[in-house]
Amino acid sequence: MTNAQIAAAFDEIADILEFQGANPFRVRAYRNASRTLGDFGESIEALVHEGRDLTEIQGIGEDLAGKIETLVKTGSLPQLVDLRAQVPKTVLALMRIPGLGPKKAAALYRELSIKDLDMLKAACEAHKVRELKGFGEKTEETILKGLSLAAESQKRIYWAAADEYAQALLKHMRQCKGIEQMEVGGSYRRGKDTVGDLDLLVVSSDVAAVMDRFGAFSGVAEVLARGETKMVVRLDTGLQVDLRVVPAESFGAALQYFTGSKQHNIVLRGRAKDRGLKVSEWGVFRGEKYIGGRTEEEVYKLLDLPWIPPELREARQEFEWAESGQIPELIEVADIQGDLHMHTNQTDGAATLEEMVEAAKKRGLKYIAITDHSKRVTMANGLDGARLRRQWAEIDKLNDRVKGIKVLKGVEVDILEKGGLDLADDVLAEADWVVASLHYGQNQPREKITKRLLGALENPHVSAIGHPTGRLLERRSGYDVDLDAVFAAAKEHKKILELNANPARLDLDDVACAAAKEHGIPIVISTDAHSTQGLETIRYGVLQARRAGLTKEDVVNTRPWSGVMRLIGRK
DNA sequence: GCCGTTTTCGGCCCGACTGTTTTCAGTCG
Repeated sequence: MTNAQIAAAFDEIADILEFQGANPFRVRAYRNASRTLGDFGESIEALVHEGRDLTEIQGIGEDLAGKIETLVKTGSLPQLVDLRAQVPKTVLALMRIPGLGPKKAAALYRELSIKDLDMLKAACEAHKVRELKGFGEKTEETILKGLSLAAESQKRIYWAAADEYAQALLKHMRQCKGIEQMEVGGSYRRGKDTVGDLDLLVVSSDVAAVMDRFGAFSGVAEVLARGETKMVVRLDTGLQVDLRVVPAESFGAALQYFTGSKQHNIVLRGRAKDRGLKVSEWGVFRGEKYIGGRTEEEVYKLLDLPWIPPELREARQEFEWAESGQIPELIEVADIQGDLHMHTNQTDGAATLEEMVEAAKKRGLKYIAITDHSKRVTMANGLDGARLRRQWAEIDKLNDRVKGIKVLKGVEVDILEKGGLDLADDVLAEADWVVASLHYGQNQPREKITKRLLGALENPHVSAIGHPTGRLLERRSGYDVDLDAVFAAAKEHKKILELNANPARLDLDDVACAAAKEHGIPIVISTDAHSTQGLETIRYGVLQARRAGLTKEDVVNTRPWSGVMRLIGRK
């Protein structure tokens, strides 16, 4: 049983309990546990088998520890089976409609026997919903609208796409007079791989002007709310954008608050309470008295903490680090010296070898590896040994005439379905850098996938594993692989794991990267560029690395190539 | 359900906005 499966079970329990109107703190305990386990760096199943004390995990007490054990050992949980019998799964979907929480959803189920979204739609159209106590005409409309938008509004967008929106929004708002300070917060500011909505924070004395300007942003389809300090719009693409206008003395507190994460804020506010203080988006208060909040630094300082970089604010280890003065000095884009994964038009890339080299040089890179696909990747016109050697001869010639950048002879060799690699060892032995990646047979069972990856890690010519989990954000979760085994093998054979910077991949993700670091495994951040513009994506990878708490030292391509060579045992 | 230099019970972050009310519950972030 994977951590994700255990997390999902607890989340489902939380959903049902919430629907049933259980103690909200009990619900939260399940949600917290779900989150903690989902983010956990080690295999919970393994911990159980080792007989470790699970209550040492923050947020796991006697009860939940017992439930985890039951889940791992029997594959199911009697409590969850019972709960499922009480509330049909389709009923829980009601709570996913914006505006419908547990109370209203329960009322619909109880009073009108509404069991799924189709019945909800019919009831709204028959105007049965507005007759319920606490419901009205507007609620009915909101539900109908929510039903038609449900799929769209739940979709999260890549961070890279959110960045485009954010930059366009800031540019639009800068035309508005009287704005003193402005920042986009939320999961965007935390650099999360996908973003659900945008939060814009503004300091201005003319709230009405700011809100009018905000409403005029291109693509605004609907104003969902407009109050004295807060306004919410939905763009025609379904993206929701929140605006808050606050006074200057609250800017730091509001930015802190709107950056989140929610979990981070709960911890922070609990900390304030311990000190007899109160933190809200308006500032830090002792009783009624404002004592600070102009900057984020001020907010953290009043709680005896150094400023914490937004990327770390997930209520994972950041408070521990902050208290002991151990916040890592996070890697920056400027630290990157080389890019060790990219393609040319010899396979499925768009640019020639020369064009890629020129673009990389322009970016200030000191070295790059050309890593086209091997022959198994027929769709991409993958290279066999002979074609690859011809490309390498080209690279030799290129290195003779191009100065200021070193071009390495590399390959992205396919890890075959039956195990083993797609190129002979004598070919691989001539490469400077070998990325081994798994592209086919992604639906194989866990044991088989893991075995294939371990086989690649054992090959002496392999330098790194490319996009180690195969996930595609919002599309597929990645193949079923025993990452602990992969980490152990990478450590044993002194291999590197990739953080693929493609905004749709970001693989390894932040949590896995942090776990790899714990295991002492070096990470390479690579663009996997298929065009010259693809080289720009490095910043998405660096952002994800920052979320993992990685420093310059943890990432191999911050070193000169000679340093990388030593690491992979080449002369 | 978790947690503890105000410990084994009684807390658990805080506020804005809307709609349905006529002072507030529910939802959201």
